[in-house]
Amino acid sequence: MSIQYAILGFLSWKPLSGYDLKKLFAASTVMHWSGNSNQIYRALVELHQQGLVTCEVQPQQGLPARKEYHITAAGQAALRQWVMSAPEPPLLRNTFLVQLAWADQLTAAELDTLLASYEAEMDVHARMMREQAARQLDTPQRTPRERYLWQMINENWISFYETQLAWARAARQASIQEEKQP
Amino acid sequence: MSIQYAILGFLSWKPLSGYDLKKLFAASTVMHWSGNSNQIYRALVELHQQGLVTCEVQPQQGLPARKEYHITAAGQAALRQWVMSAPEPPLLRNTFLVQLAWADQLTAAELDTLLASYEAEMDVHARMMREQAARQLDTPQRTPRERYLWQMINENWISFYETQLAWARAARQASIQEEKQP
DNA sequence: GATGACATGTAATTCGTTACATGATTCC
DNA sequence: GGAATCATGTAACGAATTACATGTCATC
Repeated sequence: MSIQYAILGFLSWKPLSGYDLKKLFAASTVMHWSGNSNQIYRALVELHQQGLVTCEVQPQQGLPARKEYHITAAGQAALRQWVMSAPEPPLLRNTFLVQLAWADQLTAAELDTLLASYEAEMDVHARMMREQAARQLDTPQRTPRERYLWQMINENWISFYETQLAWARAARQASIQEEKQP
Repeated sequence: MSIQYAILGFLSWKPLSGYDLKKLFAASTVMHWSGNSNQIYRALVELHQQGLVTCEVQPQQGLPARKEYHITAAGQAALRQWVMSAPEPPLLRNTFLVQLAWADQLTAAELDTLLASYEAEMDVHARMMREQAARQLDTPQRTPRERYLWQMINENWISFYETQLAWARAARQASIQEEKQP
């Protein structure tokens, strides 16, 4: 559902083709979609049917026609409506926690290795996010308000990975303490 | 895939029926599955085919036969193997952040309402998690190690919601500051 | 008489992913 | 010659959810 609104959002910046959108999704780490053509092209057809976008076909020699989608007034209204709608809770699934749930059968060393590799992974992700935020790769600069909003989004992701990282470190420490007092 | 291992994990405690597992999944907030019969019964068939569980049918008068699944030695080995395997990164999708990405068109008041309702939601979740952890509803008490592991799992969830909560508060504050200096 | 627990399962639907198919042009 | 970019799309598959189907027994 919400990928349609994400597309409308991008189109509210400027007219784009399916191919453009695909690249935008693939590039942005914060939009969690993979940028696969299946979803995007189908979503565009649906948005067109609902009258939320119009399609401008630009024939090209040799290449398939470029279909440039423009957001309509109805589309802008629908986007605004959705943006204002009550937020749904974030959905988090961490298979690693399921692994941990039955890690009692591991040795202390094995458990520490496991936690260490999670820690390392979270560290990598946290760094990546911090770098990307610093470069502001996908931060539009239209208004100061918008810049601030995208910074907040980046910070949300950073804080997520940093929290995981801190948790992993604490878990390792606690695990060592546990071991000493059986 | 990993729901099979979660099932094996529960069965490593004691033999259970599909119905039992369904209730366990539905009750535990930390296992993110909804506890729907489709997945569970299919997973049990597959585990049985793989020889990781055995099935003991207990006929009952009036009621459909209760199929009690027992973990096998192969099942225990497979579980251990999986628990030790390299953790995959947690998967987080937060539609609210997508909403925020195009919240520039909202008034300051509307934006604050939006952030406030996210804040409230995260607060509720954080409280729920903290309560559940305090009551240790789904914390098995077999060994001190296992108790500690499940505490860590609970703390992971709590820290997630608390981080989101803190982020929402900071975002609201920053939003107010932004407004004063345009 | 209705609801809910017990207990099994199937069907339909949604969402998302990877891989495939086609075909020209440009760069190394 | 091979890879990457441009540009459209389809097919196959997997994971997960809700809703449906069936039937008994106990409780309110």
